[in-house]
Amino acid sequence: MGDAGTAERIAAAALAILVKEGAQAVTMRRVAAAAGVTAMATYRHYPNREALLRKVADDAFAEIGRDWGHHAGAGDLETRLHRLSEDFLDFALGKPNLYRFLLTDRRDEARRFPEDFRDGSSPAFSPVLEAVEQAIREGLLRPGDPIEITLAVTMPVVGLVQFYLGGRIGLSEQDFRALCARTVERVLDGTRK
Amino acid sequence: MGDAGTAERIAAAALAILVKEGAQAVTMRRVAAAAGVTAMATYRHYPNREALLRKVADDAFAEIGRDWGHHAGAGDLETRLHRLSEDFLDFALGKPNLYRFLLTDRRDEARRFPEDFRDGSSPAFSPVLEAVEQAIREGLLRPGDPIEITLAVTMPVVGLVQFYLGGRIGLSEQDFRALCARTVERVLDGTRK
DNA sequence: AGGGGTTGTGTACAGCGTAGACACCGACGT
DNA sequence: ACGTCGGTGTCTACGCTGTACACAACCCCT
Repeated sequence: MGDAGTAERIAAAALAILVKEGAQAVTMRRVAAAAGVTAMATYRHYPNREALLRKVADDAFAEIGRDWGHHAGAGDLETRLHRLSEDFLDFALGKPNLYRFLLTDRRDEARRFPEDFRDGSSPAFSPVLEAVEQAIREGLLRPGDPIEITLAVTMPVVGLVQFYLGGRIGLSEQDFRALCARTVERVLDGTRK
Repeated sequence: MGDAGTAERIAAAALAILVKEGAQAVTMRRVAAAAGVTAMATYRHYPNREALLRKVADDAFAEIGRDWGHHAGAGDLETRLHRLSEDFLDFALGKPNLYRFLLTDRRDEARRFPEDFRDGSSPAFSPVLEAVEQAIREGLLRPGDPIEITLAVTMPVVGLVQFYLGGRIGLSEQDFRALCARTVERVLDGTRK
């Protein structure tokens, strides 16, 4: 079938622009030029811009799923949660445009909660869920819906990252990471007396 | 100065479109038409689209500051936090486009943390901060940095809202609000045994 | 009455997503 | 060998966008 390389070159070019400059910078003309074809050639491989971006998102998600959470199996609850939180922050702060694109832009297709969270198809959430389930079994955490407990542990970081990437938190990356860690700690311990 | 009405008509038209269809639908031509002028007339009042949107954001922020948090002074900690959380969700779920525009889109100008949070210029945050400070004084919450404690209480809701508005949580609004309430509860009580 | 700043219009340009017509090129049946 | 045919790419064009620029209408002050 000719090449099949072209479609992937286009997707790779789109990803590169997306990572560097954000989704709004991914124009069909720029992607095509970066891939070495004309704008309209792109439409032989993707019906429209949205489909191209969806392909990029799916690929990126798949790759993240391959990379993440595999080296976080050992250690106590605290260590594991910190490591997972660090992974998440590495990604969010290291590739903020990709993070926003994958995790915070509106995406109508995939309802992911609670079904997708339960079955492990969420690479960022599932390892935390596993750690939480294990901690509940071991009696380290109070009993309760593991998914909701995992939400309570993870959502603060999501919220903080959103504000940080939105330019609303004037801390160095290091200080921000420490703030995240303290916040997770607070959630685990509770704030009530 | 002629009118000064025109500039406000333009801003009002922009706000209306923004609330109904989101920031990307706010085009200079549409705004101008809705305000009853030509596109270029808009540029007599705002140097460019970004400035117009900033004006809309500032106005909306100011109005929120006037409306919020004033009726949440009474009751115990739990009641107050719930009321504030409800206010926040009313806004976020009632005007999702405006919420996204004001709170989650990148905005380079205003670093808001921690300075602006401290001095009360954040209408959503400050009432919670007050409630937390009072609760610490009364011994209801453990001592600690009130700002960080407030972050720990509020950020989970921010994270949840972000996922909800991003189409990643398949719950009815009612169920989602209940989930938020339970999550705040969990943060107050802690998840650790 | 006349000049000048303020506010509006009309036109134009580059860049966007993408529809549609056309060109190339290898595989195939005859 | 030749015609045809599907897949891939190009060229052109349309309607949209933000906005630069030239011009016109108006109000106010002298």
